[in-house]
Amino acid sequence: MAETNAENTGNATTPRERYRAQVREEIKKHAWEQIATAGASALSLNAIAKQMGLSGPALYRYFANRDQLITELVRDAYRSLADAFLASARADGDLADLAHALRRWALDDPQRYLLVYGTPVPGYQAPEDTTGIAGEIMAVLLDACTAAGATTDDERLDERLDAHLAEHSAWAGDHPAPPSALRHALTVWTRLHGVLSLELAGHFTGMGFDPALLYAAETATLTGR
Amino acid sequence: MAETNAENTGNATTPRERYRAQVREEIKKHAWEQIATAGASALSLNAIAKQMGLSGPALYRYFANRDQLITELVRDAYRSLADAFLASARADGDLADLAHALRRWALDDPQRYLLVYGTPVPGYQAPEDTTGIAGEIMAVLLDACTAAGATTDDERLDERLDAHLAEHSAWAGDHPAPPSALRHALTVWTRLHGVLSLELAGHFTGMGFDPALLYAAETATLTGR
DNA sequence: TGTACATCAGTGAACGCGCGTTCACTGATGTAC
DNA sequence: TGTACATCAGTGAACGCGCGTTCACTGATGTAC
Repeated sequence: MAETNAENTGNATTPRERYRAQVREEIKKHAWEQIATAGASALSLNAIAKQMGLSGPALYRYFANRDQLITELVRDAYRSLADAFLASARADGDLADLAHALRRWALDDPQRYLLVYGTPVPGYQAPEDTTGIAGEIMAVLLDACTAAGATTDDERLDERLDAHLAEHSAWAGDHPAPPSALRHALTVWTRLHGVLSLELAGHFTGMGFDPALLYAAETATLTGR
Repeated sequence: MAETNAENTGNATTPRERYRAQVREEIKKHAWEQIATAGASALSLNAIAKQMGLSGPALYRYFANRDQLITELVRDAYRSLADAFLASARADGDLADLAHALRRWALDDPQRYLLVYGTPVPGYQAPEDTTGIAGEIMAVLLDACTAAGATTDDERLDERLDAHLAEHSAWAGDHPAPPSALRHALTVWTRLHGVLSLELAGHFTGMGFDPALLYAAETATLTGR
């Protein structure tokens, strides 16, 4: 839809535009490496520039400031997850496939997952830019939950929550999902996040068991296998 | 058990010791306020000193360095949660009571919860000091799960995970819990954390529904009401 | 094909800031005779 | 009860660092006639 950003990263035609897009990508690549090493709050424009053999101010040709770079990273992360979900859906994947796609995506780059779903970066305010993409992700999840239908154990539970969600479903957009699917989607999200976030944050290290089995067990509960 | 720290915060006898303990507490109080405002990674000794009307170096009379202060905050946080759990257990609370105690403790000071269970503070390495307290927390949870017995729906599920946990239960210490209780405890932990962490990180804001109901629903599933 | 001009990537110096941490010190508080 | 000494809380200056960001500039690249 609308290009919120001033830059045209895609559709580069002239050599200069192609070059710009290329450098922008390289900056982001180094930014991700830095985030992977020390977390998002440690992201530093000067450090990126040094890594690229540039002077600090050079980056201001490509990003207005640090916040805008982070914003773009967040957007890219959301986009990447949405694409993974859409790919799974397009391949006729069910809810269990989505769960596996999520785990693969998370383990593929833990800091990317944490940037989106972890503790917010201090001093950085996320834009609403991402709500659209978050909506795409939710839509795929809601589709899968609707398709899964009443197959799960928990289905009988909590008419109270279902009633509440029936009246507070703005977040689902105009998706034609029954309240039970809304609840199901939220449950999938929070349960899988529960395992993933603790695993990625390292809270299972030293406990000795395999988080993958715990994740699989949760997936099984949520999908009826 | 052993006093790892060089300081005796409790059992202060002489006026000087009492004064020291008092100032240490005040430093921690301001540290928590700062963490509540900007997150743990923004914690600054100089800023705390300024807030207290002291010069920066003065704090080095009370804490060897920034890391040691954070370590003590983490330990206090663990201690506080363990106490809340033990209090619930001593009052004959069941698993559902534990769940509510956890939520109360988390909402009481979100950053305290996130300091313990959230994304690790960049550049800070947690000591093993806390594993003992974490063990206390686990023990209470395992007690409750053992007492809850085979009342939950999920009980029949995943003999595979149970078998795995039966062989990887080092984290449970010498607690005499059956494998199903081990799995139950982990499930309680990850599911409640899933809802809480997303709520505290603000990922539900703007979605319109009440996280408390979602939390209650998860609690209900886990405890059989 | 060649020249004149505009565009724009990147530099280096600079600003102001805050950080953790050290050091030599002052001055008050407590202790010993 | 009074004096001599040791302890220790807190200060101010300083070190070195890295940060985001601005500004005036150089030099290369692209464009127009």
